[in-house]
Parts: sequence; C-alpha cells; structure tokens
Amino acid sequence: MAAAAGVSYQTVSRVLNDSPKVRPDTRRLVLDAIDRLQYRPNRAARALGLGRANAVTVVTANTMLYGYASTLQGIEESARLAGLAVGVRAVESDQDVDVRHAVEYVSDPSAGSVIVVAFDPAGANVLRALPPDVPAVAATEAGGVPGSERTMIFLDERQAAADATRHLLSLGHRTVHHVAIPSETVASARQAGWRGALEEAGAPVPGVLSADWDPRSAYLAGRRLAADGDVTAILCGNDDTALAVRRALYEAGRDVPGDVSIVGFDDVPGVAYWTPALTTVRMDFAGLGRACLAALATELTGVVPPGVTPEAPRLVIRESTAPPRGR
Amino acid sequence: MAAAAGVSYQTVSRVLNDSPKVRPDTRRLVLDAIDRLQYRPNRAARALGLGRANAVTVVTANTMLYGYASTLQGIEESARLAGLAVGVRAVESDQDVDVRHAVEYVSDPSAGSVIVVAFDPAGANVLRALPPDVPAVAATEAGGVPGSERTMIFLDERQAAADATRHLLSLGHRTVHHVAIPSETVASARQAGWRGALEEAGAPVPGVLSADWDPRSAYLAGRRLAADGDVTAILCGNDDTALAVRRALYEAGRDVPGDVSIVGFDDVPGVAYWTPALTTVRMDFAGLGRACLAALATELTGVVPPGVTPEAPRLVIRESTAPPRGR
DNA sequence: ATGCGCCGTGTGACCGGTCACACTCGTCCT
DNA sequence: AGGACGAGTGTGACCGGTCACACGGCGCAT
Repeated sequence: MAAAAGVSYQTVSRVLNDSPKVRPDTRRLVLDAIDRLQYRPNRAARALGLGRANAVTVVTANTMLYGYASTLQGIEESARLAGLAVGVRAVESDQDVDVRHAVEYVSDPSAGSVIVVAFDPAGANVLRALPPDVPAVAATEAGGVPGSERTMIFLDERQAAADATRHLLSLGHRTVHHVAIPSETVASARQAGWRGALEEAGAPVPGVLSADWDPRSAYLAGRRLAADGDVTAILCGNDDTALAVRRALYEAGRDVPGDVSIVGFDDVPGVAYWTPALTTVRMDFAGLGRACLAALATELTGVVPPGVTPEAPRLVIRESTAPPRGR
Repeated sequence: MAAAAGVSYQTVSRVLNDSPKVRPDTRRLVLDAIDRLQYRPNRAARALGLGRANAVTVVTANTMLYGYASTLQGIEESARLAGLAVGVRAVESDQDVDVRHAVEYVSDPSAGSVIVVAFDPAGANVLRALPPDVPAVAATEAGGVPGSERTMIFLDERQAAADATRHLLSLGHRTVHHVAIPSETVASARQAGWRGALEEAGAPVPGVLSADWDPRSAYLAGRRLAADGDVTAILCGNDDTALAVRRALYEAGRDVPGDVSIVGFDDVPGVAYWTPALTTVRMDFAGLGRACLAALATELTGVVPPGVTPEAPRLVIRESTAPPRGR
C-alpha cells in the first residue's frame, strides 16, 4: 500500500507501531490512506520481520472440561482485547511423543508466546520441556509445577477446601470423605485444605478415592462410598464428579442431603439448578486465564497491567449439605 | 540450516513439501540433516511465501457451551493430525462492529482457512460478511445460513426431534411443550421435527417458550410451564435448559418423570448420571467439527478425505420420560 | 554422433513487513 | 556564521521460506 497513498513506506510501519517519531499530520495522512485502501498489515510478514508473532498459543490437555475451557475463554478474551492472535494446541497425553510434538509446535516463533495450562501431568511435562527461549507462563494447579522456573498463576483453593470441610464438620458430620480428580495430587491445595481441616478438628482422615475425567469412574467411586453406612459427607473433586456420586447415592437409596451431604468444586453454571442445588467451591478460571495473559504482557514488556487478580476460590453454600440424619 | 548440512537450499524446501522431484538418496540426506540439526521450518515465513498460512482459524460466538466447545475440539483434533495450526477468534455479538472486526481478523491470509461456527446470528453474520477470497466452510444449524454460498455442514436433528416428540406422545402425553434456545429459529430442524410430529399425531401445537443461554431464563420458562397443570411433557432446547426446567418443576412439586416428562438435546456427558437420568438427543458435535475440517481440505485440494460424516443425531431414552400420571 | 527431452538441482526475485543506519532539515549554542 | 544536535523521513538489507526459471547431465531416438 503506502507509498502510493501518501508518502513513503517505512513511515507506514512507524505509524502502525505508533512510534513517537512521526509528525502528527504525517500520521493523519497515513491513517487516512489506511482506511481509504482498507489496508490491513499482514501478520505473517510482521511475525517474520519481528522474529516472533504477535500471538499467544494455549497448550492444553483438554479443551472441553470446565476448568480448561474457562481458562481458555479468559485468555481468548484478554488476547483479543490486546490485539493478539490466539492459537490452541492440545497435548494428547503426558507421554513423551505427544509432549515433544507440542513443544516443537510452540517452539516455532510463529506461535508467539505460550500459555501452558498445566493442571495435569501432560501440561506439566510440556512446561518442563519448553526451551528457555520461548516466552511462556503457566496456569497450574495450586502450588505450581516443580521443575520449572516459569511464572505460574494459580487459584489457591486451599482455604476454600478447608472452609468446605469445616462447613460439613460444623454441620455435625463425623468426617468428610474425598473423591479426587486427575488434576489433584496428594500435595495439592485441595487435599491439603481438606486434610488440614480434618486434622485440626481431630476428625479421622479417610483414604482418598480417585476418579478420572469419565463420570463413570466417579460413579463407581460413589458406589463404594454409598455402600459404607458411615459415610455422611463427601467432598468431590469437581461438580461433574459430585453429580455422578450423587447418582450412586441415589441408587443406593441414600438421600442428598438427608443421608449424605456432598460438595463440589468449580461452580459450573447450572449447578445452582440441580435438585438439590449443589454446594460447591466457585473457581474463577476465566480470571485465571486473564491473569495469565497479563503475566505474559509483564514478562514481555516489563509493564504490569492493571490489577487482574482472579477471584479467590470460595465456598458457595446451597442445598446439598445438611446435618446428618438422626442428630 | 540446509546448505551447511547437505546440499543446497531449495532442495530442502522440496523435501519439506515432499515434491516428487527429489532423488531418494538426496531426500534421505536432507532428512538426516533435519533431525540432526533439530531443524523446524518457520511457519510465518512459509505463510508469507505461500500467500496463505497452513492454518485454520475458528470463528465462534462462544467457546464454552457444549455444542461450540465440542465442535472446536473436533476441529482441533483433525487439524492437528493434518499438520495445521489452529486459531480461535470469538465474535462478541451479532452487532456490526464485532462482526466486522472478526471478519477483518480472518481476512489476513495469515489466519489460514476459516471455519465459522454459525449456530447463531453472530456466526451467521460473520459468514455472510466474509470476503469471497478467504477459504471457509461453516458449521451451521440444520438447514444452513441463507445469504451465503459457502459449504455448510450441519447435524440434522429434525428426525431425532420428531422421534423425541413421538416418543413422548406414544407414552400417552396429550402434547409436548417446547423450550427453545437462542440458536433455534422457527424454521429450525428442531422445531420443524417437533411441530411435524405433533401435527402428524393431531396433537395441539403449543407456543414455543424461548430461553437464552443463561440457565436462569430456562428456569423462568420452566416456572411458567410448571404453573400450567396441563403440561406433562417438555422438549428442551438443550440439556442445560432441561436441567433448569427440571428445577422449576421440582420447586412446584411436580415430579420428573412422574408428573412431567422432559427431554433434552446434546447428551452432555454426565447427563446419564442425573437423577433421573435424562432422556436426550445425542449430538455429534465433535464429528461435525471433524467434518468441517474435511470439507475444508476438499475445497482446498480437491481431494475428498475418507468418509468423515458425523453421526446422525439420535434419541437416547433414559429415565426422565414416562407415561403421564393417572392414565 | 547428434539432438531432443526429461530429471534433478541451483539461482534470483519476491512475499510484506522489520531493523539499522544514513540523510536532510531546522534550532540552538558559542 | 559555523557547528553540534535532534527530529522526521528515506534507503538498504534481512527475516525464512516460496515460486519461476535456468541449467547440467543423462537416456533415448534418429
């Protein structure tokens, strides 16, 4: 474009990157020409010249589960507002091949900066394998990913997990059982909060049951819990898990919250409309995503964008928790 | 790289694009050098030279709702397997500014090809506004988007909607009410199937209630239906809607499926674990996404990839439907 | 033996921006 | 008045691939 419409060609570049070294009227001249010719700079050319694309690509093991999808959504929104292109790259598994492919993919400078959603081993492995020269931050499980020096942003649900546990205890439950999801480790904030609250109250700490992302496995875990008459309160790794556990309870003839109280994690929209409405821990994943992008901007430019701290996780009490029967 | 490691430099390009005009041993030579030097071609440079990126960007009004997210997931998977980069661009609304911005974004050849998720007016507007020179296909509501000549892929749920309606009718319900979601139009396959089945059976066709994506609005619609003692069967626009409607029914003291039967759409994983498990129409959105990518490949290369037809929507009968009481 | 055509490879220009640097001009200082 | 300086602009090279074309060598037909 350019030369034709106004003056020269480097000047156009300067205007686009709004360099201060352009006289106001020259700038106007160029700007006019730009929208007269409907001119749009070519991102690929820019990336090539710059050495790195003005983009962010999100590496994630999953795109559909609530936590992942919301994080992605938060990132997309912020990135769009910041004028960055957004790419997505899924990692199939935590296996070496898959991790390597993902890393290779984002090692290309055309991928721009990287946000690794490291809620799980796949993401964590990618994060660790990332060459130091690719700018990246990570969204992680509370506590971060050992073995990486990257900036990590997370939602610390330790407090909320403890609150949830104390809430159940205060209702009169003897103890609280826990069904974990894959993204949780023994050291995770979720389990730490739960265990801490239990110990602090002198309540027994039951073994953790693990479920994978398939609701069926949560259902199976629920069946085992339902079979145990002593179980009266369950803290579930997420809302979907809670749903399946509740089903198992129902099939065993145990009412929620009459016989058993359950608490979820996430506060998926809709969970408020369950019957009974689910008591759960609200997680601000979208805020987490936005914070990741802000952190990236900080790394890249040094300037800290206005306070974009995600909301702290917090317990939302609804109908699925109540005092145990016969008390 | 290249020249250093083996022979020349254009040859490398030929090998990368596996041109047939390379002698096998030369190819080997280059290939060796490639993984010896850990060489990865630069996508931006390639895009610049080629005039268009080897990528697909998905334009969508939403990234979290089940239909949208699954479609995206199907696309991502296929694209990754095909070696394409994946971009995401959300359209805020169906307003002109937002649509224009999205269109400008994907008009840049660096965006590669485009898949527009046109389940709603925002997507449909983008599709219509897309310049003819950008290669694109669309995932649409059954029936397509009038005003565009693009290739459109959709899930035709007309049959399944009719099946669902007939299923309820055959259970003995006098008629079936319908709560619509935003992506539905009067002419949509969903409503056509529903209305058709009703008319065919000589059943009255009640007015359609509309809900937006907020579960609360579905809940409100549910309240209106719950207040009407004649309502005994409800076909909901999606599973989330069904959930909220069920809640309203519950609050009104009307049992599901004892007093009222409900059917959803989507078959979100987890819905099988509801209490009662939801009867719903399974929608293969991931398959739809894969089919979109295949269609794109067809447009671009002319060759038709092996049969990737999404599964047809089909009714999955579970526990939320039963004969009306007192019959 | 000569000439033609094809196969495989190298060369130069180009995609559309960026950077580093050179240049011109007007101001201000001495 | 002369020179230093800085603001604003233009020039050339480069990013890392692609395309179009030219070229050398070989097999084959004549």
